[in-house]
Amino acid sequence: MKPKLTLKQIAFELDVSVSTVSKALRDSPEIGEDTRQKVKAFAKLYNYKPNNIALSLKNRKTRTIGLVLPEIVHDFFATVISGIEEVANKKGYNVIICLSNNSFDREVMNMEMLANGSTDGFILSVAKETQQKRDYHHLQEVINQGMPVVLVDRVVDEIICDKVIIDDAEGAAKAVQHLIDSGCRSIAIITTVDYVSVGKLRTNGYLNALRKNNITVNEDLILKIEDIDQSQEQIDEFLKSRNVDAVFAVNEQFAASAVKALVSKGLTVPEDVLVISFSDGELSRRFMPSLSTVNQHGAEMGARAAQLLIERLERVVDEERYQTAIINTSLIERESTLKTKKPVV
Amino acid sequence: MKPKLTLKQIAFELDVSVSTVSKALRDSPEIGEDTRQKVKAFAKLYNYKPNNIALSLKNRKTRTIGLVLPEIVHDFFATVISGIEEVANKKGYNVIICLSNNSFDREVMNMEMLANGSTDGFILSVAKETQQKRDYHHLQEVINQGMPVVLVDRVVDEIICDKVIIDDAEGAAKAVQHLIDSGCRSIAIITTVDYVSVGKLRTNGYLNALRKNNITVNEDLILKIEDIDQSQEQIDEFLKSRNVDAVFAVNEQFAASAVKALVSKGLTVPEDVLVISFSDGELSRRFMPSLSTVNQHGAEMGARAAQLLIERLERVVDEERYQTAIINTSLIERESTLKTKKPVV
DNA sequence: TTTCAACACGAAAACGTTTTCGGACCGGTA
DNA sequence: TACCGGTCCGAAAACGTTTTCGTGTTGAAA
Repeated sequence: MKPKLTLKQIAFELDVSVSTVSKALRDSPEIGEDTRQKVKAFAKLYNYKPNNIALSLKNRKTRTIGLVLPEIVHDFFATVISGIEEVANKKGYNVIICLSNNSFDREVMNMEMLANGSTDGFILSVAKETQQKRDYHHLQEVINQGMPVVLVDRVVDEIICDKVIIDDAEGAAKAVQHLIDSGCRSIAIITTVDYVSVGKLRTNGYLNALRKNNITVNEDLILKIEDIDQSQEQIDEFLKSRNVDAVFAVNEQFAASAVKALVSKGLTVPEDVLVISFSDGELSRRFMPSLSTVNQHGAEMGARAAQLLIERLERVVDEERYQTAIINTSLIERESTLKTKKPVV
Repeated sequence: MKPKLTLKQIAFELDVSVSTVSKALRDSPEIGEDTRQKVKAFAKLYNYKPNNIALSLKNRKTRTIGLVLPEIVHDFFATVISGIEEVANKKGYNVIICLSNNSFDREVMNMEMLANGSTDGFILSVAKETQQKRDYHHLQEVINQGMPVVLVDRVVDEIICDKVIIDDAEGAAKAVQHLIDSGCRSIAIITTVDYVSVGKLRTNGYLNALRKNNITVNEDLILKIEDIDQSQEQIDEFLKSRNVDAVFAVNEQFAASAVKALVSKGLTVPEDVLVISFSDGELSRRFMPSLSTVNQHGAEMGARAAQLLIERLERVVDEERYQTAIINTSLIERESTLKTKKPVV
């Protein structure tokens, strides 16, 4: 077990000073050609790499991004991570990930932990519980300390900083419009409780689309789910007693559950009822029937967030001028909204 | 924007020395009761938190775990991360995540990046390309530098270190046995190319189970897939021309594709053909029919890996004695292997 | 009064870098 | 000879901690 090579070691071996070694390696003109070569050769031979921690301390920069997410077993967030990782790595940054598990306390803890020198800035999607409490002091605090924050997807209006979102309402409207264009008039929505920002926005999009097409909103066709663990039962129950020709679900899980509920009711998707989902993931792609959905482009959101954060860290961007990047959604049409004759099996 | 409070600042404000402040905060008996109280009160008031980077440099420990994974948009790895995060956080460690995207070069780069002081040790699941190249010098290198490594899931025999795996062969055998017990005799397997260690092991489990039950292996029922992106076509093609009463797939995606292929062939699952998958994820749970599967307990694997690594970092464990933890698999029976009368729809 | 603990605190080194500043040496010019 | 300007290098400070060691003050014992 050889300990890591340091400047001091090299200096000792070559009988020069530490500063000489440092300067030689950084090609300072202060150092004579021959010693420079000697040092560089030695460093290369023994594979010297500067110690990141020491550099961080010296430069007061860690080249590390703190990422705090509500969950990770979820295609959307996974793709966001991929996007962040991609650009962060390209620019020489590391990504430190913490999971809040949708808990406010863990979110606060994680941020405090990372704020003490571990990272230069944050990318964050706030926990459900945080949205419910509306307590954002931990965000404001790190911002006050001069650490830039970029909010992703689940943003909060009260905090002024860079943000990356999709136009949830527009995406939802697009989905619902697609259902309407397919001839549906009795469209149910399966959504989340209102304090989940994106859920509320998607609900709004649903409502807007209906109004725009002069379809009267039927409150009885709106199901708001609090806990995803009991969603299947609630959806079964909900759909059993209602006659609809289409269902819009604000996430893949709800959509899959809806299909299941409809089938168990003896209906067929898409022949009898169209179903469209939100957030394109493995489930939508592989489901039978494959699910039409609104693509959130998670990787792109992550990439954009990382880019915004790094630009701010490297001050190429105007201080005090924050921007909100809106990533386009796109409608992916698959089998679940394909209105055709029932195929002969 | 207030800069972070440091010991020096506190010392200056309170007109004592830095060492006094440090000792007071750590409750050293060297410091008189009154100054101690004064310092602690001040620190609390202004919410002093020691700088992690400085601590890392001083202690030569970062309390950070480097995690290098092939991919993340994949339920299994996502649950592994959850498990690691959980115990790491509990023990006061951070987790730095890097993605190799199954590329050898990126895996090497990531490890070199993290090895220069950023982390105390590694948890790693090797990239597909690395398994193919059989080049593990980057692993040996960090180990030689005294950084412990724990391999997870995709392990390599050539490296001596702690490992966490499941008994892939046994899990696969369990799945196949379940099919046999349900009366199937003509069982196809959809697996990966052999250099993917877990794929090969699962294939072996399949073979073992058949032999144990005196079913002759039919090489024609074995499909090895290299690239998941073209898997659907290959699986369609494969199943179209073969008559089987069951399919064992080594992952969820293949299983879903298999069902799709069978259905498009006019067959029904599970009435005509049973299908069982490996790795319990969202897809298996939500699919229609829901897929029976072998649960890998990813969170548990991650938790165990983190535990092993931390134990080694904190030297509570015998040096030079490495262990391989084998996490139990469990068979989850769902609709896709439920042999019943065809329900009346 | 002297001596000696005990007590309370500060100075300094160390972790591994980078950078500023100063200095030694050498050649050339006045 | 005296001075000056380069060239090449080293000492030291700094980043924010912890810890070892030293030191000054006090009070009590001799």
